Amino acid sequence: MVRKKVNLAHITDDATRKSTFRKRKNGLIKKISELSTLCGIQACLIIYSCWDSKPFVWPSIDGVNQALGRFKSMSEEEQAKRRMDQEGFIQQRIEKTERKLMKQCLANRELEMTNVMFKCLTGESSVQSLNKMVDLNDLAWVIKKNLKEIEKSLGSAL
Amino acid sequence: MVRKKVNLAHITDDATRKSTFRKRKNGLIKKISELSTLCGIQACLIIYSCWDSKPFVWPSIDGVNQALGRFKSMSEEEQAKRRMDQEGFIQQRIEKTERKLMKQCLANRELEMTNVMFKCLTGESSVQSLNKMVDLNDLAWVIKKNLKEIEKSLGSAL
DNA sequence: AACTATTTATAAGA
DNA sequence: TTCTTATAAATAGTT
Repeated sequence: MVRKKVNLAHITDDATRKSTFRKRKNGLIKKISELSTLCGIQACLIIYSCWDSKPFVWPSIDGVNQALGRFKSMSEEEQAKRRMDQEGFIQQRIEKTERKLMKQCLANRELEMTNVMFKCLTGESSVQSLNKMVDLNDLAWVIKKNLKEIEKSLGSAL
Repeated sequence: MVRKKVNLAHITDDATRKSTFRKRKNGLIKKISELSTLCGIQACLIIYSCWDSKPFVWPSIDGVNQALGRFKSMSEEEQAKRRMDQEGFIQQRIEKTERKLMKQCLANRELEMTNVMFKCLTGESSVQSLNKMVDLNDLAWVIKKNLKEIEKSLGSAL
């Protein structure tokens, strides 16, 4: 049970630090997804740690695709207005880079998913580890995209 | 006062949605910085919204620099070990892209700060808007980097 | 991994 | 907007 207010400094004890990390990382992910749905905004979160072999990336592919789609579907006029106000080219440059960031979130997520998926197919990993990582929509999307390679990989099994 | 548990759906009322966004955004930023200091991990957060003219990016330049520096200062052996385990080149590719992401966070932040800073110098904006955006260390860093341009911009005033 | 006493976040009101 | 405060939610330390 919480016995004192937390001291905001690096936790030296390894076990405590790891435990705190797991709990707070989950809390953070919950918070960012809540913010996103409640307020209809876009956000991107990356967490690196020595305990996870891969950086954690939020949101899922679907989320990133929706976000990119929303921007592309803005009317020409809105986009132009947005581009021309205030900062001019600096604003433009920032937006361009931010979209690139989003795309890279997407690309990385795809890489991660494809990787785990193939490992499942070849028996190197359990389906459980895939389930932990993706929701069914994401999975369907990746499978569709990689159908050729999957068939090849299954080979004699078919 | 909180009277009911929050319904996890898009908030339709504009005023409520904006208010909720401001509050929860602050909470999220607090949480991510706490996670980072308590557990000594690296993280990156980007928030887009129709209420802010620029995407919000965490961490500050200093934070990103520290994070990148920490990776570079890893011993060659540790880096090699990290590269060779498990996924091989996919892991490597993800890490490479993630580092690129971090660098872009840094570049964007710098753009934003430089922009506001110059606006302050030319009187187009208040020092307050700069203060809201950066801490003093960040500011010192940008000023140092842009000393030549600042002197030119001040021109006759000197 | 589960529990729970507390701290912390925050929804609604002022 | 900012402040307040009642309540919901997160979580530190323990098992």
